[in-house]
Amino acid sequence: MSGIRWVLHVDLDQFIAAVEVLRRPELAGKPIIVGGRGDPTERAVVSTASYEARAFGVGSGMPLRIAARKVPDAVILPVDREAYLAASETVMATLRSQPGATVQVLGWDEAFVGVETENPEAYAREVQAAVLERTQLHCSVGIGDTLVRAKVATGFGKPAGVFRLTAANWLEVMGTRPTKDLWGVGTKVSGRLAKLGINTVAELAACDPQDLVPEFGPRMGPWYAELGRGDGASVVDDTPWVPRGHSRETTFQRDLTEPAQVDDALRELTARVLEDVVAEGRPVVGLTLKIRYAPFFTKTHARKIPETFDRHEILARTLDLAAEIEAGRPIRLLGLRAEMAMPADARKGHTPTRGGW
DNA sequence: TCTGGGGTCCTAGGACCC
DNA sequence: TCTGGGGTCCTAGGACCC
Repeated sequence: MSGIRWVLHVDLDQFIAAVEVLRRPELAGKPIIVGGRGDPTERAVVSTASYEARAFGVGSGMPLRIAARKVPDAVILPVDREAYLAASETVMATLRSQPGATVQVLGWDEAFVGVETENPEAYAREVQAAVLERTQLHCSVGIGDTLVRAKVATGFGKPAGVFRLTAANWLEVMGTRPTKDLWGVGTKVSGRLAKLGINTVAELAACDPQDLVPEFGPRMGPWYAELGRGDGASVVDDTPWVPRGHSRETTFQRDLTEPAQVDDALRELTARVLEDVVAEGRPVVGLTLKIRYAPFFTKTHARKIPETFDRHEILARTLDLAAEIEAGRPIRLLGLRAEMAMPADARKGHTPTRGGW
């Protein structure tokens, strides 16, 4: 009894807001905005807004101050990572307990599930029921014959629905839509495609992959053409993910102007990054210092370093990088990323699509 | 309106080597 | 006068995702 192999993409509905409602049921149905420390007078942005808040035009990434102005009655809550992580782990455990499921986690609130079944819709409904029973959270499920089609399908299933997208209906559903609706095409790339006369998914699907190489390079060019067709990987891979690195960054409520302030901030930053690195147990092989000068100009300085766990060594290297900071310019943000040594057998990303793997 | 914090991967260009 | 060619490594920057 095998059936056909399907890719399901499971995505929790307004995940963070939903988790907040679970512990405060009286918030159900209210416009909820989660961001920063929950104080709209601070420099921070929206992490998630409930559907009720989204109706006012609030979305993630928007400055919290602006969001609060748009929705005067909003309940504004601080980000509580631990709570979301705990809820996420229960969701993922539920997915893994489904019969025949191979689970590839993409982020806190989404995962691919690979399964062989005769009836993917029925399986999807069972997944939704199981997640709801175990966590009281609703999710939407996209069904596809590739990862890309499953991922895109989910958007048509929201909220709490199921939608199937395969080679058979891909162009019918997606063909007339703008290329920006594709997973991995943003404002910049859709603009560059438009310069080549490619505006819709159907036009991208019809183009010769080699024609995109001069503009996007040898890997990204052919990848975008494949994306237009919805093609690509169809195997869900549950090999444990090995993080490439860890980073921390801080936006200062008031810009830093004194060298002593910068020095203190760098020491603090290094200590926080090292917490994660030590927990990971692999040596640091590279450092990237990110500096946002006021008002909004970002520079990065990267350096490979000899493998080390040594705190003093890493701090010294960080301070070396910081020597490249432009003196006398107010600093709004400092970030530090530590790249770690990779085991030889670590999983590679399946597609050039970035982030969340 | 004024832009978080955590990630991944690609590309261009220079350095360096044979 | 007209300045190889290929390969690898490194850094900076860009783009995108959740």
